[in-house]
Amino acid sequence: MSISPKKALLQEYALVAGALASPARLALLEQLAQGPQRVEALAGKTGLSVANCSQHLQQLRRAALVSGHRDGKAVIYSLTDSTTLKLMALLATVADRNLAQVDRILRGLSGGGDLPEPISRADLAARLAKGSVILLDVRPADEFAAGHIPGARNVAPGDIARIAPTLARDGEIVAYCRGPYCVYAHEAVAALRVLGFNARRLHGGLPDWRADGRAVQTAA
Amino acid sequence: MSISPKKALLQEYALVAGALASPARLALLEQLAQGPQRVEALAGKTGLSVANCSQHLQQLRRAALVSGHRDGKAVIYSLTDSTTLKLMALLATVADRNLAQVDRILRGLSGGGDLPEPISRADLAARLAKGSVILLDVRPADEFAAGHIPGARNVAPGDIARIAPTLARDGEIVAYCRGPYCVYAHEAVAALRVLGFNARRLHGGLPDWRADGRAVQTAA
DNA sequence: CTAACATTCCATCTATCGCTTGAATAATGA
DNA sequence: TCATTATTCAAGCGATAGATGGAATGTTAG
Repeated sequence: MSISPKKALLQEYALVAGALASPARLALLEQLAQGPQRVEALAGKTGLSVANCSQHLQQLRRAALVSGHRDGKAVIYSLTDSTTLKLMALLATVADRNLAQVDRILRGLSGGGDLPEPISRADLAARLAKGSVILLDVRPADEFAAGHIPGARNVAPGDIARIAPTLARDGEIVAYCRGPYCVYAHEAVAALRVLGFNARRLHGGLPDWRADGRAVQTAA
Repeated sequence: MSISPKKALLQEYALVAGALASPARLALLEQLAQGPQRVEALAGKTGLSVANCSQHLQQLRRAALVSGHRDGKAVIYSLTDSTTLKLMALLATVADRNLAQVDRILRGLSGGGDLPEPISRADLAARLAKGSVILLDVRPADEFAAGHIPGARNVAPGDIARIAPTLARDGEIVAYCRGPYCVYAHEAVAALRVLGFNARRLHGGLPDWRADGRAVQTAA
């Protein structure tokens, strides 16, 4: 005897949601949003054991959020499509808007001050065209090399204070990182504002910029 | 010692996703999308025990997807905002597009034939204005009474075959129900197509129609 | 104040999830 | 063919989530 179609459907939807319901898997998805990668690389970046990482990836694959194919002896995983990205962004939106706990965490990062509104990607593109903004890419160097917004300067997350003196004090600074789950840009903006700079975050990260169809520059 | 902000953030996002990761809670959200309701009513509609239903609702509340307030001796629950609705719809989109299992279930509902593309809400509004479409609301009578698209005719899910002879055979028929998780409209369209009618589903359900800001008619 | 009712809390059991360890599989290169 | 490397599988464990029934809380009506 088969269960009702209604129940079966809900079960499938719950499967997808369940795949998102683990910090480890969200971290993996965020990494994959930066680009396709192999299991070992993902394990290293997220701090998971390789076996554990593989299991999480398979759960994501069962939910059809990611897909993998063999390339030589490695298996390359990537996001199935850009809808997955949208789903992650919306999840973050709901949490940011409604969960007091999230607000507290983000405010903590910004040093207790008010959070400046993030700049939209369209606005940033316009400002970049006019050259009226300094753009910082606050991600690890390898991710920067794999693709970044043209005109961005790569700064390691911990190096903000060190390079701050080289920044023009009168211009506006925009920082971006991986996406809505990433705290690097939050931290960078907080650090810069403490130092008296006029800094804001970009809304979304490089994956969203790319999904918009905007230009991405790779290392020479 | 506090854990890293990064981990804390992901944990909160996972909390929201986890709240969606249960068929019972998805069913509750779908019911709540029809309108605010009290615990006992929700328990009845979803077939859960009252105590169990209450616990699920509190989990949804912890994730800030729903909120509740006391009204007399009852507690009325409702969706926190329309973003919750969007999140549910996107979840269904990802699952529908990517999960073979979902496709099989929906095809089973439609009698194995091809699935006609759902009509968009904007298109339906235009067609309704011209009067060139028959609109069926395939939800229980009480939900129809609580609000429906103007011009819709309420038909109980099992009554399609009975009322079919009263429908014009040459016009196009559009059926809608609760939303992306609801199978009533799928079933209705399948039944009508077997009978030779030109029937399609509406994209989304009444909650989405309402969220668009379109007119909703309540029982006199 | 007391009775009736809606909801929530609590204790309990069971099932499932996530992580670890060690072995198995698949592709490459000598 | 055999050794090497990347990934996956399988078993075991501790922790956690879901369901149930009964007690406790809070609110209204008499």
